[in-house]
Amino acid sequence: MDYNFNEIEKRWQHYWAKNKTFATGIDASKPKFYVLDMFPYPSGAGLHVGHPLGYIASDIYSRYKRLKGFNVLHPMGYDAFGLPAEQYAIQTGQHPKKTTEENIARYRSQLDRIGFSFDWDREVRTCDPHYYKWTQWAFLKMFAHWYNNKTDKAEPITELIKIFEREGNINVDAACSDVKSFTAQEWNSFSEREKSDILMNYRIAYLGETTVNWCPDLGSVLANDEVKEGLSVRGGYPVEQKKMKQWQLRVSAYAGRLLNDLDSLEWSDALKEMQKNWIGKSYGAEMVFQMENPNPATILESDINATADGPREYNVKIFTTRADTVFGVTFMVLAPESDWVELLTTKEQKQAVEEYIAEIKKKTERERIAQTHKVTGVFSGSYAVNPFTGEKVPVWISEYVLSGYGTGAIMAVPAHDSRDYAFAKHFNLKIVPLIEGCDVSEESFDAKDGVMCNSGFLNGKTVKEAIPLAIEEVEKRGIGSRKVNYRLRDATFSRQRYWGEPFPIYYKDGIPTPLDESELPLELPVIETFKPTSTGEPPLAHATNWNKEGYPYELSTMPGFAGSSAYYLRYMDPHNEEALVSREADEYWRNVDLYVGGTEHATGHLIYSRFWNKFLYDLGYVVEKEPFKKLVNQGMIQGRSNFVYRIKGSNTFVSAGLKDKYDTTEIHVDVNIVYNDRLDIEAFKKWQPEFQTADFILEDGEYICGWAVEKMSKSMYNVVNPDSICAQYGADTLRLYEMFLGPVEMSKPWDTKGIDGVHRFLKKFWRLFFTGKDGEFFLSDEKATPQELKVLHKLINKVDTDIQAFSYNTSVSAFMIAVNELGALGCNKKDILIPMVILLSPFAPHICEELWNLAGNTESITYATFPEYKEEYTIENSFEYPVSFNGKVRFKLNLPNQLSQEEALEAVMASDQTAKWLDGKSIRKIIVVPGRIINVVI
RNA sequence: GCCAGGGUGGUGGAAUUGGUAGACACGCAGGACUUAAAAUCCUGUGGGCAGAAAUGCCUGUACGGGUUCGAUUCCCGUCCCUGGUACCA
Repeated sequence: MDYNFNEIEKRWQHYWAKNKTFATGIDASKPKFYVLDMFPYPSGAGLHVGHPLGYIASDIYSRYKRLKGFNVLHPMGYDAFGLPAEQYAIQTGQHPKKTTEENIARYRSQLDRIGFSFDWDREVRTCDPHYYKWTQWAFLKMFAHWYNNKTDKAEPITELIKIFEREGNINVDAACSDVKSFTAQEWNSFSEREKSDILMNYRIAYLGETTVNWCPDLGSVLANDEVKEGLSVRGGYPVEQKKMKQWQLRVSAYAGRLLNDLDSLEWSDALKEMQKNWIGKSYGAEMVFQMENPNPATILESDINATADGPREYNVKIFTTRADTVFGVTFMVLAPESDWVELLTTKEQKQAVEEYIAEIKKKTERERIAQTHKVTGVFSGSYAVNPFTGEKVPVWISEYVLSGYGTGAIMAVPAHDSRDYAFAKHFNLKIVPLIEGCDVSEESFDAKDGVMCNSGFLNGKTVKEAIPLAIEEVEKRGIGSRKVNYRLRDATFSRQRYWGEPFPIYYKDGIPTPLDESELPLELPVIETFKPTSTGEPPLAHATNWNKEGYPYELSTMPGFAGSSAYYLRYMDPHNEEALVSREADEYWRNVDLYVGGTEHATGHLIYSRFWNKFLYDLGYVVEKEPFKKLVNQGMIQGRSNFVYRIKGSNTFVSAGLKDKYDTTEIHVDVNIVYNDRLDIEAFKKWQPEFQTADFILEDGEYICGWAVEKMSKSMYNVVNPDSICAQYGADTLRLYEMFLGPVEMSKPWDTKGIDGVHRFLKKFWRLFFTGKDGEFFLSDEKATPQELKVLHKLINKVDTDIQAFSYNTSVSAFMIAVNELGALGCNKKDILIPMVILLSPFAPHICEELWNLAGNTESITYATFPEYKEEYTIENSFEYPVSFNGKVRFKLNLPNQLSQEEALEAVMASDQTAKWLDGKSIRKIIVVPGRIINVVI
C-alpha cells in the first residue's frame, strides 16, 4: 500500500477534532506542563512557511511531554487588536472586526492543516469583549494601586489616602512622579480636583505629561519598544518627540524586581542580556548644584513671581556614576525639555535659548539620531557653583542630555567623558584632567582607571577607591546621596486609534473617573470612519453616545501589548466570567513551563508581561512571580529569492553563469517556477505577459537562476505557502523538514529543494510496515535480535535527550539512520517498529497515528507511553580499562582492528610511545574506540 | 561606538568534558531496474599528490600566533557577518 499522506492527514485531523483528543482539564493525578507559543497577529497575508517553525517545535515538545505522562496545556489564540487592520480600514472602509475575523479564519485553516495538538476549546482573541473585559479589569486595578518602595510591592490607593489623611505624604516612599510634600492638614483641605491630581502621581496606571514618541503618520503615540532608529516598528514612519498628557504604566517601579528575577529564568543569555540592557541599572549618586546666588536681576521676573505652588527650586539636581570626577566639573548641561531651562534662562539669553529649542523641536527623532555626533547647544546665562572647588561654572542647554534619564541635567566633566569633551572643544570650555599622566589634548580619558590628581582629598587614590569616597563626602555635606538609576521608563499606554481596548474611564467634570468592575466590559462602539476628527481627536470621537450619563469616555484606546500581557493566564481558565483565572486553575497550571517565540519581543511584550504578572502577584491574584520559566527563541526563516538576468534594452534573458558577459538587469522571479535554481521556461513565459515573447541564452540547455537570501515577502516573489507544501508532500514532511533545516534557534533561509530527503525518509519508514503479501501491512511477532535492539535503543536515547535539548535537527538525522539500518536488516518486527512509531509521533503525528491504528490500537497514539531506554542493548564495542591514577598525559596509538581488552593492553605496553610517556608513571585508563585508535591516559 | 552571538565542503548543517572533522540530508557524477518517464535502489563525492587497483601520503574548520602528545573546541591578536542598543552621564 502506498503512503497516501493527503488522505491519512485529512482523516486524522478530522478524528482529533471530533474526539477532542487534545482537550485538557485540571488533573491532579498527573504533573502539569504548560507549553505556549506567542500567539500570532492575524495579518492579511496569511501564513508563510516561516511562521509555523516555532509552533512545530513547541508542538513536538507538547506531544513528547504527553508521552512522558504529563498533563499538557497547549493552547492557541489570536492577538487580534492592532494597527494593520485599522490602516486597512482607513484605506478600504472595511470594518477592522470584519477583516480580523476573515484573517483569523484563514489562519485557523492553515494551522489546522499542519496537525497541531492545540486545545482549541481554550482559544482566546484579544478583541473579544469577554477577553478584553479582563484587560480593562487589570487596568482598573493598576489605577487603584500605588507602589510602596518600603514594602516593595503594589498596595491599594485607598490605604494611601488613609495615610495622607493621618500624616500627609512626608513618610511615604513611593514610586511616583514629582510631588511636593504636604501635611495631613493640607491634604484634608485640598479640593477633590487637587486630591485627584495628587493621587494621579502615585497610581500605577496614571495620566501624566511626559515626552512621548509621536508618530504623525499613524496619528498616535508609541512606546519606546515600538520605535526603532527613529521610525515606527509598524510601518516605518518617522517619529518625533512631543510633550503630551498620556496614560502610562509605572513599569519603572518594578525595574529592580524585573532585573533581579531574571536570574531565576531559563532564558538564553542573549535575551537576558537584552533585558538587562533595556532595564539599564546603574549605580551612582544624585548631587545638588547650587545656582550662584540666583540673582533676581538675571532671572526673568515672570519666573520669580511664578511661585503659586510653593517655592520653586532653582538649584539643579544631577545624577552621575562618576562622583569622583566632581573636581573636574567645568560646566553643566540641561536637557532642552527640562523644567530648569525656563527657570535658569536669563533675559539676555532668552531669545537665543528659545531659538535653539524651536530648532530642536523641528527635528524628528531620526534626524536627531543621524546627527548624533554633531554638537549643538546654547548658554542659559546662569552659573552654578562647583560644590567642591567653589568655582563658578556656566549652565548650558544641549540636546545631548536626555530629559527622560536621570534628572535631565548633568555635571559635565570634559576630561573624562567623551560627550562632554566634544561639547567643551566645540564651545571652547575649560578642560581639567583629574588622572595622573592622562593626555586629554586629543580625546577624553573615559576609562575608570588610574590615580586621581587635581582632586583635593581624592588625590593619590585610584578611581575605584575614589568613587565611594566621593559619594560619602557628598552625603556628609548633605548635598546629595547614593542613588541607583534605571534606564527603563514608564510605558506609554494611550493610542489615538480605534482598534484597541477602550479605557474604562470617563471624565466627570474633567476628573478621570474609573468605571466600576461590574460595568465591564466597556465595549468598543461601532463606528464608520477610522480617521481622526477634523479637530485632531482620536477616531472614537466619531462614536455617538460615547459617554456615561453625559460624561465623556476616554477617547484613546490601549496599545497592542495590553491584550498580550496576561493572555497566558486566561488560557488556564478561558471561559470564567467571574475572574481572569480561578484560584484553582492558577494553582494547578501556575505559569508557562516552555514559551516559544521570536526575539523581537525581548524589550516589549516580555517586559510588559513580566510587569503585569508581578503586579497581579502583588495583589494576590497569581501564585508565581514570573510568567515564563523557560523560553526558547526560534530563528526567523528568511526567503531565498531567485533572479533572472535581462540584457538591457532587450527581452533576452541570459543564464546566471554567462551574465557577466552582458550588461544585464537583475529581476526577481517567482521561486515557485524555479526548481534547483533551474527556471521552468514555459511557466516563466506564462508568469507575466511581458515575458511571453522572451528569448533565452542557456548553459548546457538550461536556464540557471541566481539567488540571494532576503526577507520572505510578496514583492520578492519568494513566499512559500505551507498549504502548497502540505498538498505536495504532506504536513508530516513539512514538520520534519522545518526541524531538519537546522537548530530551532537559528535563522536560516527556506529552500524547498531539500525537502525530498525527509519525504523519502517517511516513505521508507512507511515501507517497513508493509512487508506482507502484495505489500499489505504486516508486523512479525518474532523476537528482536541484539543488533535490532541496539538500533532501537540508541534511537530512544538520542531522541529523548535531543528533544529536551531542543535539538530536533539531529533527532531527525537519527531517525533516518535508524530506518536505513532497519531497512538493511530487513526488520519488520513488532518489538522494534511499534516503539519507533511512538518515538516518531511527536514529529510526524499523522503517519504514526495511522500506523499505530493499523497495528491494532484503538486509542490515539497521543496517550501512548514513551519507550524506556535500556543501556545494556547499546554498549559500544569499546571499553575503558581503569588503572590507578598517576598523572594526566593522554595520547593515542594506532593499532590493528578487533583487539580484545587484554590484547589492547598488551599492545599498549609494548609500544615505544608508551615507554616514552609512561616514564615511571602508571596507566590510568585505556580507551579503545571502534576502529583502531586507542587513547591511553597516564 | 558599546554589548551579545557567530565564521566548518557546491548547499543546509553534524561533531559529549580537547581525542577518527565533515554525521544526516540536498545537489552533483556514474550505475541498476524500466520500451520510456516517474518512483526506487546501489556507488562515488573537502582539496591535492602517487597508484591499474585495493590503498597510501600530504593538506584542511575565516586569518595570524600560543598552550597541549593532540585544538573546530581553550587563550591572545586581526578581519568579516548577524542580532541588540544608540549621546543613559
